[in-house]
Amino acid sequence: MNVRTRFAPSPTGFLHIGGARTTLYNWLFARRHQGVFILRIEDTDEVRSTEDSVQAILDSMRWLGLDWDEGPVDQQKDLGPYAPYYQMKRLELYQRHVRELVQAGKAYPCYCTKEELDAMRKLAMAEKRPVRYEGRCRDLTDRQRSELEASGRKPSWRFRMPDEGQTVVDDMVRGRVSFDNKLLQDLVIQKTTGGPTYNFACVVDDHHMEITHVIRGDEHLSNTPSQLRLYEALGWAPPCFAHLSMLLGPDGSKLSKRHGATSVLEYKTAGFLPAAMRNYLALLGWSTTDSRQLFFGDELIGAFDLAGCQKNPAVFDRAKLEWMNGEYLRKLDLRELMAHAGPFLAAAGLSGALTPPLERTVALEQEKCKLLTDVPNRVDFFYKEVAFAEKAMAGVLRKPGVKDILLDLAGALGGLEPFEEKPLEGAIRDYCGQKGLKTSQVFHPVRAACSGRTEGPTLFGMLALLGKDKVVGRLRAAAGLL
RNA sequence: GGCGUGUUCGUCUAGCGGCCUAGGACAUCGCCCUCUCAAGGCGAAGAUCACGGGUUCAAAUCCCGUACACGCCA
Repeated sequence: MNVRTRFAPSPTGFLHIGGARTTLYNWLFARRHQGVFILRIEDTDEVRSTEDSVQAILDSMRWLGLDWDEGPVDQQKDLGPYAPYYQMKRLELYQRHVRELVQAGKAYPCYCTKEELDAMRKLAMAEKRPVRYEGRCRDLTDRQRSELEASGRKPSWRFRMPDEGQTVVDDMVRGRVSFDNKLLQDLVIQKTTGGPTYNFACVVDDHHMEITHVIRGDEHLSNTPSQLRLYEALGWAPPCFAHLSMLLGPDGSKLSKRHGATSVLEYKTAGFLPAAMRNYLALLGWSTTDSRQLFFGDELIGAFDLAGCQKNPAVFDRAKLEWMNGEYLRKLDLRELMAHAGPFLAAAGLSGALTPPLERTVALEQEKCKLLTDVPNRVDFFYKEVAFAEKAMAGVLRKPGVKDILLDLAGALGGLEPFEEKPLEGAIRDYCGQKGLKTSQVFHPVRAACSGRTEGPTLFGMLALLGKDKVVGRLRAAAGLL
């Protein structure tokens, strides 16, 4: 079977973490089976849908490296055999199928107003009956219909749901789930505005786009029996379904803004790598039987399997994501790292041909970075005025004897040739020996004086890169403050 | 309210009747390495497998019920 999956977001905001994971699974499944991954825009919510949201979603997907084979590249063109990929441009198609159902006696106009339906719902709740459309307009005569039309009412169109029997959803993640048809209500398939409802458009599009596997969030499981009835009524074979568990915040409620960053793009600006993001997201609700954590390159695609999906919801854990990002960052070769870190360095005012070269200082600190934002933070002291951290000043420099040590070394190192790692180490260790000082009594103040910090790169490598002028100058300057 | 789904260390999870005195990963703590910070290595702590019944020689694993959480109807 030629696998075709899709991601079908509503463009009513940015792409959030949960949606990104759903997309990722669809993408992985398609790639795993050499299938096709489609992007479709479900913009039938005319009030809340915006083109900005579409662009934000596309940007997020591009950043994550989730490329789609069909879908909205240029909404003016919308090329492709199943185009257009915006639902609002496919209204005719939905309306055609509504008419088809009406002609077959499987759908009918409903003239109930929103207020009437609300009232019925309230009544049902008060009487503790199931909340469900009672079929008031189900069997109106033509005459009653024309009267209602004449009174100015515009109908919505409802699908006549069968009353008897059961509908079984054979889900690839959750197994066989059955629903009583009695509890399914006559679904609105076309709104009074002429637009389709979500469940109807979804079925029509999935059919016409020849989707073979619908991989989506758990919240749609309860809609699936109704959709299955629609497939049946239209004479179409339904796709396979896989319902994914939801993503929760640390307090166990649905992941939302109050739990921190939920937009994919926020993770981009926070300095995460797309590959790490993909790896982490994949593991939220999916695992291999050996609980493997890291999948580099195409390994994720090779390993992905719907059978490994978890039924219960997962809590998003930023700490683990950060650990994983560090793993990916360390594995990058210097060129790749520079490419990824470039924008972050530039934002910190570090770009172009600097002395010492950025590649050299970045290389020195690569293994310690977890986030791309760490990169400028760890190397900026090479280039900027030394800013003394409180810990460095009070904890290291303002100690008896430090001033003399700094001054002595400024003198000694001023004549050192070549000013390189090994000779530097030799010279400074010799100085410790002559003065009878423990190495730590000297190393720490030198580091603090030259970087303003108590932590940083390996000392002699750092001094060598800094160069003689800066080292001597900084040693003197620091001594001057004491 | 009805229906549906879920419930294994703080978190992500392995587990599909005996290999489980429950394994791995993150986080936490300790030790080692060490010029600092990381990384790395080693180790510790951490889960009466939501609870209660059953089935079975044997249950985290199968069945029933309860509780709680979430979702859908909205």
